[in-house]
Amino acid sequence: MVDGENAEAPKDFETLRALIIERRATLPKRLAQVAIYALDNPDEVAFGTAASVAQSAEVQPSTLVRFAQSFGFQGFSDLQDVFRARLRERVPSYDERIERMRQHGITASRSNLILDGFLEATEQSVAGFRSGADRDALDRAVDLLAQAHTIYLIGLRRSFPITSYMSYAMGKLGVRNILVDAVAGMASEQAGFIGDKDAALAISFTPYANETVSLVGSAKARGARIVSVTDSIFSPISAPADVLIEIGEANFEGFRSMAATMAVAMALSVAVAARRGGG
Amino acid sequence: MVDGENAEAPKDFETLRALIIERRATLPKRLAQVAIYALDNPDEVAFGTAASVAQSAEVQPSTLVRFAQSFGFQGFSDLQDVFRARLRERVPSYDERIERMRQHGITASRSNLILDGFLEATEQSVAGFRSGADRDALDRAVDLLAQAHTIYLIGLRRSFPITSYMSYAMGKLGVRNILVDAVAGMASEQAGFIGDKDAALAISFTPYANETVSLVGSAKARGARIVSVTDSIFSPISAPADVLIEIGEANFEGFRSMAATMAVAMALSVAVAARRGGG
DNA sequence: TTTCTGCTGGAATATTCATTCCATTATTGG
DNA sequence: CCAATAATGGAATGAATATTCCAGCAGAAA
Repeated sequence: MVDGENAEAPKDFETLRALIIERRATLPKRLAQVAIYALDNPDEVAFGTAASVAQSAEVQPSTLVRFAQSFGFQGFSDLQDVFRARLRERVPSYDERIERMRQHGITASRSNLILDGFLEATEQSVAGFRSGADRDALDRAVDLLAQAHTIYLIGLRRSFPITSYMSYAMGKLGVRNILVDAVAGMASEQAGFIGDKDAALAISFTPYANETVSLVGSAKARGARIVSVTDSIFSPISAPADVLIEIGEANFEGFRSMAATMAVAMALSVAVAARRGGG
Repeated sequence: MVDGENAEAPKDFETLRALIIERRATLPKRLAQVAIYALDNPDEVAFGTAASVAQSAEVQPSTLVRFAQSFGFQGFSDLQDVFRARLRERVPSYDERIERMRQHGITASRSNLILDGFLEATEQSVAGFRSGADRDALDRAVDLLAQAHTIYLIGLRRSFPITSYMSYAMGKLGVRNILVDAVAGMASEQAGFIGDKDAALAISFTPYANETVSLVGSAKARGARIVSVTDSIFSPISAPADVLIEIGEANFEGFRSMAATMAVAMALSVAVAARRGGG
């Protein structure tokens, strides 16, 4: 095996794509055939086995291996990883970023790499939510909240920034709300006044804060309607919810982006105000 | 093998998802664990091997097979096919995304139009910041904050969600910080202990809260270093700043997106922790 | 408490799969 | 036209993977 080629194996799909296009003209017949097929059917390459891809592309499995090796990969499997990563839409980790940078010969400080990671996670969260969001659920949530006498905002720990923003925005917009902020351990007292004319907006992500869960439970028991914003249908605040808004945020180095959640929070605040204002 | 079960194996992801949700409550412990993992991490299930998925979900590979069979599949591989099919359908191509947007736009409710507005503002903010950010300033900010004994987080009103998030994150990461939250009007008392070994991170946007401005002033007077995150060089917290991070957020209906600011906040928290941790 | 049923973990097995190897076929240069 | 080199097809190999099986265990019923 020629180790010299190994170094140049692209790690991200765009680089690989560019390289394939660049070298396609100089490739032998069967390899060119693979090149065309791979770029035309990236999903097949990502999901298929060497045998199945070979059959679709009308070459031998061994040709696929050679193709991969001619681009510096160790075998077909390594090449396939790049095609899969593209579909996965995963934010590259800090280590992968460094590796990619090294390949491109550029340098950035560690701080800036981290920043880029979070910016990318933000973009991915928004893009993902845009295509996968339950648009109808948002409408129902706005309906429900607009009809409530008072909106109780429940969100602790990492969700607290969201609810505190909503409290600020709703206050500005004249929407009656109570921010359950658990200052001085008074959360249950704050939520104790909730009634059947009211609604609770609960926000919680893994690992779900116990207090949020129990607050939602008691709000439900007191007859309030519940809107839950959470990350899973199996979240403990999903079951008691009248309306469920599911948000799968991308994360970087274990820290969840909150961009999509924040956008939803803003939209809810403004839409509820508009609905109430005779919109 | 019981053929009776084979007939009910769902062929599309949505049906499978619904079935899993429906039956989860009656599922044995480990199988329920798989159910939660699978729906929360569909991408992993689609791409991984039985062994890798099992490890992530903290079960045995055989449990995965049992799980699949309990839903009428022949084995894990068949179940995986459904998860892969889902990814094939959800092509994240840009053109399709725009097309889908346009289709949504026609029939979208008012609430969803508002949501789209905020999502767009988020993307615009991030894109704008990405190209125009002062990368060097970020490095200097991290340096400065990493050297501080205690970091005072100053941000009121709409900036409070950001500082409260940073306080949460830094707390988790073991970075000594004080959130100046002005509860009970105690802001100046909280900030009164700041000294020349400390640093203040101030966040403020138009219209700049008076209290934030004066807090920054007194922190400066007491010898603390200042990092300001704001929207303009002419902001009242720009002048006293040792490091200035300028963020021009896009806004929708008068509400500024906070996505870029949030990403910077997360990056600062993590980068400072990393620097301190001997990175 | 005892028995029984069903769940779970982990090793053993069988299958699928990527890769390698080599004989054969095409292509290029003299 | 011939020799030399590269490319190709396809079978053989070895690794990785899913699946099966069984013993041990936990929880429910008697």
